[in-house]
Amino acid sequence: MKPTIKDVAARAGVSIATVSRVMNNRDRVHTATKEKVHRAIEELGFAPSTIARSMVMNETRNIGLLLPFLKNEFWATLAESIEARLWENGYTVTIGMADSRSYAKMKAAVQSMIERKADGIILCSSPADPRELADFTKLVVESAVPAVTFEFDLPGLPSVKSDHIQGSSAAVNHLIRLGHTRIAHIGGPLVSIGRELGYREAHLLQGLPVDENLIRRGEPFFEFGQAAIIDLLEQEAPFTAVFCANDLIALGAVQELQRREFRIPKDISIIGYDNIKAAVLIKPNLTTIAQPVSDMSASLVDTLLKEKNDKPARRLPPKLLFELELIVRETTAAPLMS
Amino acid sequence: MKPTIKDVAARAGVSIATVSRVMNNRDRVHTATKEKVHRAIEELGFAPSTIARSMVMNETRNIGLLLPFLKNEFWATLAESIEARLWENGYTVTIGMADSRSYAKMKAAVQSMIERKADGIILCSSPADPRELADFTKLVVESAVPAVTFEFDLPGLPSVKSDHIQGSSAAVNHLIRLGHTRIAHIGGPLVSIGRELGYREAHLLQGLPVDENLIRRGEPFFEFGQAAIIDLLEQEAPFTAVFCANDLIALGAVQELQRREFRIPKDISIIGYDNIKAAVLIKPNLTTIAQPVSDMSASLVDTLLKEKNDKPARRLPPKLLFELELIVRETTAAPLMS
DNA sequence: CTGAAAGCGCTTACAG
DNA sequence: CTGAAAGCGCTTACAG
Repeated sequence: MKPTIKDVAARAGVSIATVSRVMNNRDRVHTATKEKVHRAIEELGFAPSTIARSMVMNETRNIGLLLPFLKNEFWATLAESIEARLWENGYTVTIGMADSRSYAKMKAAVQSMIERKADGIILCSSPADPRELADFTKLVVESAVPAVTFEFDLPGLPSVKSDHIQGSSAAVNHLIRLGHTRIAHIGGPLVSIGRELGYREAHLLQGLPVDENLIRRGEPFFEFGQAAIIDLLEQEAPFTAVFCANDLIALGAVQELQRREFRIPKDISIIGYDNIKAAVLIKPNLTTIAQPVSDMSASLVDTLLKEKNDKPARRLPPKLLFELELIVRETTAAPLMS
Repeated sequence: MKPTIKDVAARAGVSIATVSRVMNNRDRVHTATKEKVHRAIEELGFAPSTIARSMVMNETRNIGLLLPFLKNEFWATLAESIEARLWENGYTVTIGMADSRSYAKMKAAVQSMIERKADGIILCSSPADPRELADFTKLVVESAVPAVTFEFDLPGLPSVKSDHIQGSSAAVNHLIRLGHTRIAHIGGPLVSIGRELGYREAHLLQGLPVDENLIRRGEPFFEFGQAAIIDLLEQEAPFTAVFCANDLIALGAVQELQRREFRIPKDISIIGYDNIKAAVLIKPNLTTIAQPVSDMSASLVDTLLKEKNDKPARRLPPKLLFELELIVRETTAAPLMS
């Protein structure tokens, strides 16, 4: 049987209250007593039950982290830095995985975090369906557990987001400044519509018309990048640059273009989005947009902990928007004949 | 205040024992009573405290997962499938991150899992230093928490491992069968020494001498792949193929070779290890060795849960070895003049 | 400085 | 079928 505080008390010849005091460094305790207790703890290999403590303290020092998935560099990196920062603050993290298509799991995962009395929840995934979203909102709001959302909003909760319109706009502006006027866009699913909006904004602000024939939307994967670029190539409308909604799409487009002997960036410029590692594993290195992952994860954690402590204040929840950075590498250049 | 079982009992006009019974579907309860209770739960939005239950049941239904890191496709994928399988079995997972160089964190993370009364621990990371390893072993063994190790061993614990010697041997055999006789090896850190052993085994079994000048060891990263291949190229000893300890190294080597106008696989064949996504994002697609990630994660979970339930049996702990698969793609071919 | 006791929110014999 | 009570392993006023 694992030893409990009682065993330690018995062995040290003191009360459990005293053992508790020396463990937590609370109140004044005679040095001699302290030592007796420490010795007893040592000898028994005693580890206090966090769970018993949580019960009376009404605090678990554990945070729930809901993610769409992990086998994607962006989320893995985010999760890793969230864990690190939370750990520094004395918190542990339990993960729950569910993307927007598996609401049953998502709900169960969050419910589990609530029942396990997480001190807070970081939500990086949300249901797509409006009814599910309403149900989800009700669940987390009524639970009254401090929470922060990432990349989406829930009424009453603080959120941390990338300014995708600014980022995409910066990407397209870069192309326009290089002299491109016919810029295609291979977009992702609807959740990433902000990137298309940025693409449009840049055109609008520069007085450049948007050719709807140059826009594609699909899955955020390599294969779609290949398919979409083929599709674009096969139609009449010419273009000299492509702004892709993520790096995998961009990589797919690059590979397909190279297979067809297009020279990048000479014939066609490409910009991706996310700055995944593979962006510098291909030749030419991919120009892309980077999200400030560590700033964002730090902000998620800090916001959550503040939320937890200032709860009674109940100000309007903060909505943090992070700027994205254009990383110019080798896949962008001026168009051939401009 | 969040409602407790008492509030539900009061509202339903029954005892807390009865509420507990209907929540857990234990014993026979009058349908009418049951309904009253359900209604009260519903109206109050009551969520039982898993933590209070854990305390009395002496079971948390939570598993600790220690990982070296997450921002690496292999570990992220493994973590994701472990979470999924554990969830299916009614368990939640708490992660702890620490690689072999940060023993303080590793120890603290595992200690935290023990104190939080995890029902089991999956260890995917271990200290490199022998003294630390002894200390670590003591910690987990004395805690008596069911545990499984991945890719390393701890006395008395079951383990799940890849048969790296077999996998590496398969890779090198493939090259030998193609006709290569001068095969270089760019290895990783000492923990992955099994790959070098497999490289040697294949040579030995095929009666091919190993030229020590053709072996390099270093960090398992892209940059080392570049550096090592340059180093190999600059010395006298010729070679027509390279077996790399992981895909990142292989990608670095490929990129550097291509920059120097070597044709792959015509001039030089390359084999990687891990089968990361980027392996098919480059041209030519990388021939590599794949670990059966989902089989292994399933095995980790199943072994752990069995360990947890059969504890008293105390048979010799199982050591599971998984076979690796050679995935032949485009970076390997017969040498030019053989 | 230290101990006895209450209490955190549940589950489960034990009676009835 | 249902309730009163003990107990899980801690923390923390309250006395002394």
